[in-house]
Amino acid sequence: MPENTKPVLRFAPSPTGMLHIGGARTALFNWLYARHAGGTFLLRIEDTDRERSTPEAVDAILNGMRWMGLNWDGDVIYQFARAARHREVVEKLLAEGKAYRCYATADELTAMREEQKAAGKPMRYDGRWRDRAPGPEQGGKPFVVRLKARQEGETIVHDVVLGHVRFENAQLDDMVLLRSDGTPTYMLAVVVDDWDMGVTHVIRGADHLNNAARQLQIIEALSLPVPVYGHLPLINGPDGAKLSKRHGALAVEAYRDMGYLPETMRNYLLRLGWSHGDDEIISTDQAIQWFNFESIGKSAARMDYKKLDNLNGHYIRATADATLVAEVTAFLSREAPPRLLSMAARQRLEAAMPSLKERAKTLVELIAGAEFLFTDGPRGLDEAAAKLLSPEGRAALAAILPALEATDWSGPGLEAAARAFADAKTLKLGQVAQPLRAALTGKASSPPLFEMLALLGRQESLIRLRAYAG
RNA sequence: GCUCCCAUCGUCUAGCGGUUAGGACGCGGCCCUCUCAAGGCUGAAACAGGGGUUCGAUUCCCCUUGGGAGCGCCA
Repeated sequence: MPENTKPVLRFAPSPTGMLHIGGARTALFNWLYARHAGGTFLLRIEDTDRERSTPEAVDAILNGMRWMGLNWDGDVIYQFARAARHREVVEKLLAEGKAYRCYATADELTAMREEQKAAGKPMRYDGRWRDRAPGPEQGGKPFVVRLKARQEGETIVHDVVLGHVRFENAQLDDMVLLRSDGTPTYMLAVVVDDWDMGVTHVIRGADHLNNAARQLQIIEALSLPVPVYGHLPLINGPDGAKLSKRHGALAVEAYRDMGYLPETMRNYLLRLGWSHGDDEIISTDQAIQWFNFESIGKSAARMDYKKLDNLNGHYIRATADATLVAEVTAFLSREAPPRLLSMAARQRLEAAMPSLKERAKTLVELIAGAEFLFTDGPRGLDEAAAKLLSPEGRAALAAILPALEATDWSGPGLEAAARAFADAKTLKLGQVAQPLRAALTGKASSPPLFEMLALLGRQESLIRLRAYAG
């Protein structure tokens, strides 16, 4: 690869499920480096497994990428569409004697592996057709094409995150290039496509590290240039075990639905395995500027939802009020029965947003805290609010009402009246404020009470307060 | 079983031979306060174990242990 060409990176998921958190981070790192270096970021869908690939999964991946804000360059490349090209390469290898036909059946190979396992031997293809020409009995029988891999020496993966990783070629067996139905395998397709696409950097999950050695063997057989490899440590669940459905929230859409912001996810996923000194809050622009391979950590990281919450709270507070109103509106419209906010509700929401966003770690929490603004009329009480509106609480509520009614119903006016009332009765402000809050919002905590009273207005507030006064 | 990777507070991490081992989340305390937050101050909390190398190891090497990945006509 010439030094002066712009790097070409790619994200190459297989469309067999949602875009999960690990894939999202792989995509992010590729995207970040491409943008950092002024290179190209391509998206290739690895759909050579016709059994498991689905159009729904393709949509889910594309949507997940868009939500994450990871824009790719050019058209999406579908690997299966390139099968003819892959076959062509295999023909070439066959003609050059670098690959061979293997007539071993699936059952035969299973039996071979079981024997190897029972004998405590490494499980690999034993090369039974490597140097054997098909006889007349093989005529018309199905076969796969395997790479005639070099068996002596070693293959070294020069990895930008893990360093030089050596594999004894004797440990690697002859992998299948072309299946018996004539379709290419992943191992072959990746190498050919990366070459055809001009990919210079292969950054992917560490689960592919072993594959890198095998792909290098194919690259060697084809005399292709070797891309820069980088294998990212995997992300584990909070318990340190492999991230699985059991941990929930695998798909990026699940994070969206839990009320996390895309910028939160970018920042969080970036810091999971990459660092820049003591910096924690890193904007996407900053990340593009700073991103490098050298600062990628080598060890697997765990998901920490507490930290994710904290970061999301930061980004929510940093988001403009009007933008948050739009986010909330969009979020509500995605709910099971979609919810629409009235114009009045939206206005209230925006007016209260400076206080609301200070109190929410997710959009879900933000919405929960804003419910009392969405509809008019007396509130249903949650457990804590009901406790506050005990008979004594209700009596206190009734007692203070006249003092409030006598005000101009402004925030400061209401607060002054409440303080004067509390002083006169030698009560703490909290003792009168809490029952008011409970009746006004249905909850024991809310944005500042007097601001909310003013925001809801005299008429609406009094309807709510009177419902519990007495 | 075989191959490969990894190892600093509970978690994410800084450190790239000499530091009072730093930051962040979380946790405890204090302040602020109408609630809940946010914010400020503050406290507890880590170099897995054993050998080397070195004047000196968290840092370099080896072993052990512990995690993880891979070993398909899946990707």
